[in-house]
Amino acid sequence: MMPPMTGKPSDMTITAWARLLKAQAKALDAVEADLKAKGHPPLAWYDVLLELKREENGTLRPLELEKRLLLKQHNVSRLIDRMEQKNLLKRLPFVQDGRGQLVAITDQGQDLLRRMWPTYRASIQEHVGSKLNDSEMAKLAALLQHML
Amino acid sequence: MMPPMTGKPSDMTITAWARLLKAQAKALDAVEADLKAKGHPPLAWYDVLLELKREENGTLRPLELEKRLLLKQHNVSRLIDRMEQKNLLKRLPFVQDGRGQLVAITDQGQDLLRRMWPTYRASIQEHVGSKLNDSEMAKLAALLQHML
DNA sequence: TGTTAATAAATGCAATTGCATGTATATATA
DNA sequence: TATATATACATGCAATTGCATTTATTAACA
Repeated sequence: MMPPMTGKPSDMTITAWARLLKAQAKALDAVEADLKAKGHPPLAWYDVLLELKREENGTLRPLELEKRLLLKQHNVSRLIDRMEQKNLLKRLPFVQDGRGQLVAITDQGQDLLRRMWPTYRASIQEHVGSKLNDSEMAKLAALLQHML
Repeated sequence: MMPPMTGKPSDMTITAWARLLKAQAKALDAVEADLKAKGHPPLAWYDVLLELKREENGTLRPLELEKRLLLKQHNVSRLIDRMEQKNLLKRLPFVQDGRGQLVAITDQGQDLLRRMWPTYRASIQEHVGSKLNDSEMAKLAALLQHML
């Protein structure tokens, strides 16, 4: 019998992990609630639209969205379905590879992005920005960067 | 017309927020995958059992689980359903308040907790502990504490 | 005490997500 | 070139989650 695999985290690591889970969940729940309260769709929709908007031509392949947003393939497929139905984006053929496709943000998608931002921005400030000063925020950002 | 509510986060806050979402999602996905790969239930089950185990009498009210684990009431109710079906916990009447109840960890629940820990522990180490040294981990834990 | 409001938990139904598999196209290789 | 393998995306079905409402009980108070 082999002993169980044992990579043992320090107590501090366990504490940090627990807090990472809780702090993120708490802030995210609050942000999602704020968006919903203002009649906006979930944050994932904003994330998709922002990724598309930032591209030169406003398009990305589903595969790329999957990687950037850490979503599962089937969830990307269905998220695109829903957003396409609302005319926030549209699917285009991808000529370089017939298996793939391109997703393009529409004018309505750009408009939604603009309309969501004031709410989202205020929510980030309330639930994240107000908790730490800028120098602490820089430290937090740097530490989290090491996890990515 | 009033201008939109404007609490504007700094760029650093936005960066930290984006990284908080990504770092947590990445680590959590990896941990959940490790648990599943070893045939274990989701992390939420571990969380429930651990909260119960830490109590003197191994019991908590659903309401208390809801607060501690940041879950919605109906999800707690159904999570308890599923775990009770697996004999990991059982519902008991709460005599001080007939509307409430107590959830008690069972021997099987304690056993699962013990069996999951080596996998969970190694996973935390791999996906979190290995990314920062202990002094950085302490800083991260302290910063996250301010968000809670 | 009787009635109203509040709280704890459960539940029906819709939406989303997970999981496995399917379909089409591209790549590798014999 | 023919065949097998891999990749990109879609989809059927089950499990989970969200949302609104229901049920049971307690607290408030006229």
